[in-house]
Amino acid sequence: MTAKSGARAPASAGVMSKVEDRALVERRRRQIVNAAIELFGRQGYHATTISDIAGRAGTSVGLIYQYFGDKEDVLFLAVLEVLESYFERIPRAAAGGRDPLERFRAAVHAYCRVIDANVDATVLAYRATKSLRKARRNLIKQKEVETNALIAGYIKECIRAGLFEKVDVELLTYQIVMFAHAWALKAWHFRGRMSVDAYVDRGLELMLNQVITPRGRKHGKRPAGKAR
Amino acid sequence: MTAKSGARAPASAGVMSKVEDRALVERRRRQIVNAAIELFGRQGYHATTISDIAGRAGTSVGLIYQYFGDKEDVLFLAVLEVLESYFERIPRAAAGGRDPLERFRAAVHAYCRVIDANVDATVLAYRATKSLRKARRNLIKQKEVETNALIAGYIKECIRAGLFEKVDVELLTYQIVMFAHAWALKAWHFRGRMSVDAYVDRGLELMLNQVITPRGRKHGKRPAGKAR
Amino acid sequence: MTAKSGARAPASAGVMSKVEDRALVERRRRQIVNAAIELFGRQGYHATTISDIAGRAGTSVGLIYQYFGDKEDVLFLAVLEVLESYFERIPRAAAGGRDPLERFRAAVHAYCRVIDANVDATVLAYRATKSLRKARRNLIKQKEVETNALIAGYIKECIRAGLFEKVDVELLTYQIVMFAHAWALKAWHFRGRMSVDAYVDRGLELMLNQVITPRGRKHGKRPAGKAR
Amino acid sequence: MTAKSGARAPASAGVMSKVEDRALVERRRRQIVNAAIELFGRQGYHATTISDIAGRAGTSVGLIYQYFGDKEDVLFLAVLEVLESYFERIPRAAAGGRDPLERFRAAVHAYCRVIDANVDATVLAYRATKSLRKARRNLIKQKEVETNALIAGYIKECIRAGLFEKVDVELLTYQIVMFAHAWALKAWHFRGRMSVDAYVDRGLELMLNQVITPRGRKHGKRPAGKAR
DNA sequence: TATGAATGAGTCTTCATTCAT
DNA sequence: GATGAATGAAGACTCATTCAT
Repeated sequence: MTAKSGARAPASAGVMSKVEDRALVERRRRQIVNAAIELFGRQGYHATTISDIAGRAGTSVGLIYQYFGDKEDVLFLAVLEVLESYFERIPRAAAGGRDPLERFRAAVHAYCRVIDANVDATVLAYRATKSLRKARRNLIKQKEVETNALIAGYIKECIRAGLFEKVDVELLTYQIVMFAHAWALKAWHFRGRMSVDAYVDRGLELMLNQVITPRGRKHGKRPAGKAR
Repeated sequence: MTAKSGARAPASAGVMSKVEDRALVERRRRQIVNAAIELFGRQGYHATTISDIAGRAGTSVGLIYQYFGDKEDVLFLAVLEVLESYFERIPRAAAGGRDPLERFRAAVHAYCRVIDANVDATVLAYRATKSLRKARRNLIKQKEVETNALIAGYIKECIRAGLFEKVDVELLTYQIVMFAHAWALKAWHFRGRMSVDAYVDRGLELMLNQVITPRGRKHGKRPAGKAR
Repeated sequence: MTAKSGARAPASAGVMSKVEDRALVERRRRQIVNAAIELFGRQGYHATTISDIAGRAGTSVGLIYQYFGDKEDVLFLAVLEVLESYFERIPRAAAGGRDPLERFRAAVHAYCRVIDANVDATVLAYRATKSLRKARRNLIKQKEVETNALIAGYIKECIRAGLFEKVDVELLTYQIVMFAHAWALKAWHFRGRMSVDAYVDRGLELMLNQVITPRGRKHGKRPAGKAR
Repeated sequence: MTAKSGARAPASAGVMSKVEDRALVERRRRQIVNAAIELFGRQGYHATTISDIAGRAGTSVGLIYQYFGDKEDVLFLAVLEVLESYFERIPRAAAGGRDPLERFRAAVHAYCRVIDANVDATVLAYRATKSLRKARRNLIKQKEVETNALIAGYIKECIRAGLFEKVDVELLTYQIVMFAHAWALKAWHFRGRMSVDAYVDRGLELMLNQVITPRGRKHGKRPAGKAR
C-alpha cells in the first residue's frame, strides 16, 4: 500500500504535479481523468491521444503535463479511480442489509450495478493494465484484492451465521467477482437480453444452489480429473 | 458460422495474400501467427512492432506483408487461431468420458488446461479485440459463441441424464467459461497457489454443490434485490 | 473560379491545418511551399522527401503535418502558388501599355519573364499534376484556364482595335501559352542561346507575321490534310 | 549518337541484358516496353511498379531483370521507343507529298496524328525524363533534336521553293513541335472539342498567315519589349 | 531461361512531450 | 498557471532488386 492502509490512497500515488495548490491539483486531475476514462474506455488506451483528452476535458495539451508526468500517469489514475469507485460504493450499498445474507446479496447487486454504469471503464481495467509499469500494475492488483476482500467478508459473515455452508471462500469470492465483471466483459451478450438485477438474481440462484443431483454425486465420487 | 458448418473456418477469413501457393501460405501464416501470438500476448498488440514479429518468426518485415494485408490482419488471425484451438481441443478431450458427467468434467478440465498452456494468448483475446474492425470483432464473438455452445451441450446432456438439476443453462455456461478464463485473467493470483487441476476440482466442487444452507434459504425467500 | 471572383483564391483550397492562427498558417505555409517548389522543381515530386522539405524550409518534419494533411497537399499548394503567381504578375506588367498591342506584347514578355524566373516551378506544373487527385487536378486546370483568359483578353482587344486580323483566338491563345511554357520546357535548348526578351521578340515577329508567301497560298488551296 | 547516325539506334543503347539470344532479347524487350509505356503513360513512372509491368506484359518480375538492369532502364527504352516511333512515322507520311508545302502539311498532320494515337506516351516523355540519369536524358534530347530536324527540313524546303518567307526556322520549328505536343499536353482542353485534323488545319491557318494588320505593324515599330 | 518468394532500405505519418509566450 | 506551436523519434508499409529452384 502506498499510504496509510485500507484507507483511500491519496489518489495521486506517486504521480507528480508541477502545480502546488492541492485543491487545484485535485480539481484538474479529476477533470482530466474523467475525460480519459471515457475516451480510454471507448477507444482504448493507445487509440486515445493526449490531444483527444485535452479536447474532451476542455483544456490544453500543455495543461495535462502540468498535472501528470506522462500519458501512463493518466491511465494509472484513471484505472485507480475506477477501482476505487467500486471499493467505495459496494460497502455503502451493503450497509442497508439487516442480516448477513441480505448484505451479501445487496453487495453483489451493488457491484454489478456499478459495473453496469461503467462498462467501458471496467473493460478498460482489463485491457489497459498491461500498459502500466509493473509497480503500478501491482498497485492496481492491490486495489482489486481489497475489493475482493470486501466480498469475501460478506461471504464469511454468512458462513459464520450458518447461512452458507463451509464453502471454499477464496473461489467463491472469485466466482462472484468474475460474475460481476462478466456483465461488462460479455456485455455484448447480456445487455439487451436482461436487466442487471435479473442477471444478478439468476446468477445468485445458480451459484448458491445445488446443481448436481444426488444421483450425479455418486458418479462424481470417482476422480474424473484424469481425463486427457 | 463463417463457412460450412461446425467445420474449421478456412483460417484465412478474408485476409488477402500476395502469394498463391496454398500450402506455403498456410505454413508461413502459421509461422508468423505463432510469433505474433506470443508477442502480442506478452507485450500487447500496440507495443509489438511488425519488426518484432518478423524477428521472432525468423523472417523479414516484407515477408509478413506478402501474407497479410496489414498488422490488424495478423492480430485477427492470431485471435482466431487461439479461439479455434479451444474449439478443437475441448471436444477431443471430452470424447473420452463414459457418461455425461464425466464428459462434462473432462471438458472443463480440458478447457482450463488449454488456457493454462496459453495464458498470454487468452488474455490477448480479451485485450486486443477492440483493435479489430467491427466485422471481425463479430466474427470473433461468433467463435466464442461456438465454444460456449460446446459447454452448454455437455451441461444439457447432464440434465437430460438426470445428473444435473434443471438449472439455468445459459448462466451456468457463462459461469464455466468465466471460471476457465479467470485462470488466465487472474493468473497472477492463482498460479503458484495451486495446479490447474486442483483449481478445476475446487471450482467444480463449489459450482455444482449447495452453497446456501437450508436455514439460509428461508431468509432468501424475501426478495432482497431491492437493496440500494 | 474557386472563390470570390478575380480575387486571389484563399490559397488554402481545402487543405486542412491543425493550427488556428490565420496569419501563422499563412506564413508557415509560404515558408514550406517555397521550399517545396524549389525541391519538387529540381528533383521531382517523388524524389523529394518530406524530410528534404523540412530541412530546406528550416523546420521539423512534424511541423509540416500541422499545416498540411499530407505530402500531396504540399504539392497541391505548391502548384497552385506557381499558377497564381502567373495570374497576378501578367496583368500587372501589361498594365503599363498605352494601347492594346503594347499591352499584348508586354503581357507576353511578362509571362515569359515570370517563367524564366521559375523554370523549375513551371516544369513542375507539367510533371507533377498527375500525382494529384482528380478534383485538385481540375482546380489546377481551372487556374490555367483563368490565365489563358487573360491572354485571350489582350488578343481580343487587339482585334477590336483593328490591330489584329480576326484570327482564331482560342488557338492563338494556346500558341502564346505554349510559346511561353516552351521557354521552360525546352530550356535546355533555348537558355544560353538567347535572352528571354530576344526569345519573345523573335517569337512575336514569327507569330504575328506572314509565313507563307503569296505563291505558297495558291498551293494551299488544295486540301492537303488527307495525306497519310 | 550512340550508334551509326540518323539510323535507328539499336534500341538497346547501353542497356545490359543477361540473355544472349539477340532475337529473344528484342522480342522480350518489346513486350515489356509496350506494357511499360502504357502503364507509365497512364499512372506515371513512380506509381507503376515492376510487378505491374510484369503483370501487364504477361511475364514474371524476375524476367524483367533478365532483360533490363533496373527500372530506369525500362523507362529509358520506353521513352526512346516513343520518340523513335515519331521519327519513323513522320517522314513516311510526308513522303507522299508532291511539293514542299504539301510535304510540310502532311508531316505536321502525321506528327499530330501519331501523338493523338499515343497521348499518354507523349506526356510520359515530358513527365518522366527527370527520372533518367543525365547521360540518358541527353540521349533523349538528341532524339528530339533529330525529330525537330525533320520538321526544320520541311520548312527549309518550303523557303527554298519560295513558298515560305525567309522566317526564323529555329523558332518556327519549335512552334510546330509545341503545337503538336500541345495536342497531348492540353488534351483535356482540345479532345472532344475538335478532331486532330481540324486542330491541325486551324493551327496551320493561324501559324502561316498574317495575324497583325498593316495598321498594327506601324505601332509595332516601336520597341515594345521594355515594358515592366 | 523463367519464376515468384524473400529481403530490407527508405518513406510517410503520428503523437507524446517540451517550451516560449 | 495556461496555451498550443514545435519537435523528432518511432513505426507501418512499399517496392525495387535478388536468388534459389
